[in-house]
Amino acid sequence: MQLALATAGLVPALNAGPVPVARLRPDGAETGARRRFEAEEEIYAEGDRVIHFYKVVSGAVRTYRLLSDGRRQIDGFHLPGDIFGLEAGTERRTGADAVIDTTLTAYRRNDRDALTDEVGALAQEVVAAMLRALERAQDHMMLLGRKSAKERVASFLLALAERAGTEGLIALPMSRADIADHLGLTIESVSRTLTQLERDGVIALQAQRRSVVVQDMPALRRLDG
Amino acid sequence: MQLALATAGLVPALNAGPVPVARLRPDGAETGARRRFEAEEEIYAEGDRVIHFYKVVSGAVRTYRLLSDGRRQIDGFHLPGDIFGLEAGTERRTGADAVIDTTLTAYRRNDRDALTDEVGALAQEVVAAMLRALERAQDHMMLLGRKSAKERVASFLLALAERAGTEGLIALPMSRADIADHLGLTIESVSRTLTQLERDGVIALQAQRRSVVVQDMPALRRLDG
DNA sequence: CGCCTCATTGAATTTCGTCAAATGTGGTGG
DNA sequence: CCACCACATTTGACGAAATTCAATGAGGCG
Repeated sequence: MQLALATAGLVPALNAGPVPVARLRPDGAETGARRRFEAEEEIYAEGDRVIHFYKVVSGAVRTYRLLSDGRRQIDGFHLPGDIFGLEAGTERRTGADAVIDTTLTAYRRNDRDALTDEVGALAQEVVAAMLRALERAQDHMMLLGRKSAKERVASFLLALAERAGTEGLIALPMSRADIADHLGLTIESVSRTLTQLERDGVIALQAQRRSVVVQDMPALRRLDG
Repeated sequence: MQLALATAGLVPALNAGPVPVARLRPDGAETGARRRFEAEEEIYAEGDRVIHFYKVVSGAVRTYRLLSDGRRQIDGFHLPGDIFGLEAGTERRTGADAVIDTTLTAYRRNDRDALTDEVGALAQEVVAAMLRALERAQDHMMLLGRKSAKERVASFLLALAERAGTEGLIALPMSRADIADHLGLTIESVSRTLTQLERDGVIALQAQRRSVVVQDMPALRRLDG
């Protein structure tokens, strides 16, 4: 919590969203730009040495931390276009898994180090990604610290809807357990809350309850805060 | 939640801790390098235009977000040496107040913009500060999402102890309400938990209950997780 | 000295978690 | 193609933790 990471090259868990990261050149040589992961496959684990950071091409990734007794907190889901895996130190503080079959582009951590010495737009992009990650973290702290179960689920669905950009149909690639560990709830509470939102006519659950149609967007927004 | 802040110059709420930010040159001209704030005085408000970012010289600062009904989440307390006030967009997403009488050094937001174009060590420092802020945010999300009241208070005290560096005596410059809004609890729960820790012989409360002596550090660490 | 704020303490309530069971779904193999 | 199995999700009953409501106590300031 207070290591002298100083001016070390670095990079934390973050996501870029609509930030233009297209100019990031994949490192083709040593890393193999593209890497595929199957559903539930580990991308890296807490404690691993930091070598790469990643951009999601397709699929979905969760980054998380664990307590010694197994409690898990998923700090974020990373969808296509998002950057994650930036880390301050040389060692992973979070783990990352593919939620479903996923394709990533890997960048060498050193590309990041070189950044600050260049006039590159790359630096701008990565910095922007970091700042966006921090904004999301702030939003999520508000959610975890001050919102009710219903508000948490509503916020989550709204955030997914915005990110996916899909008007109407929201895909839920992750399990109820993943959602619960993201929202600071139990799977039962997530399930109950979704059921209740459905009964209230705010949403409709479809396709084995793995996707959601928002039927009353204003109501959903009102539930959020 | 998804504005195209793109490559805009930017800066989020963060703290630097032990990161060497000494080289930051205070902007003496327009901003007046040093600024003093009284206890409870507002430094900036949500929605304000972003002009400066700050380093704490003395005192303590809280940065927070509000929900429309008044619920508040304090995302961090900033102590001497910490940098805060970096923001992604041009508008404040968080508010900031002095908790007690406080002295800050103000830097122009533009200094940050210039950063990425230079080979400056300044860039390194600010990037390091951002990454540290993200690490703290991750720790705090774990706390808010998965820890009990007792664990939250224990974590909080431990974090304060580490940051202050004062072995033994921990000053609590902030009110119970501030602590509660940081830990996602009510003031009553904070108070009850402190009292219980005291009864258990883990800590001793002193000086109008505004400072704490850790009497059983191992026990406190065990409570944390 | 008395007011005002902050902190503590107590009792009742609520929300969410825990434990348990039923339902549903997909996959596997006969 | 169908039966069975493993697992995820839902639902229900109950319990625990934290909040809410309310009152008391302790200092600081005028």
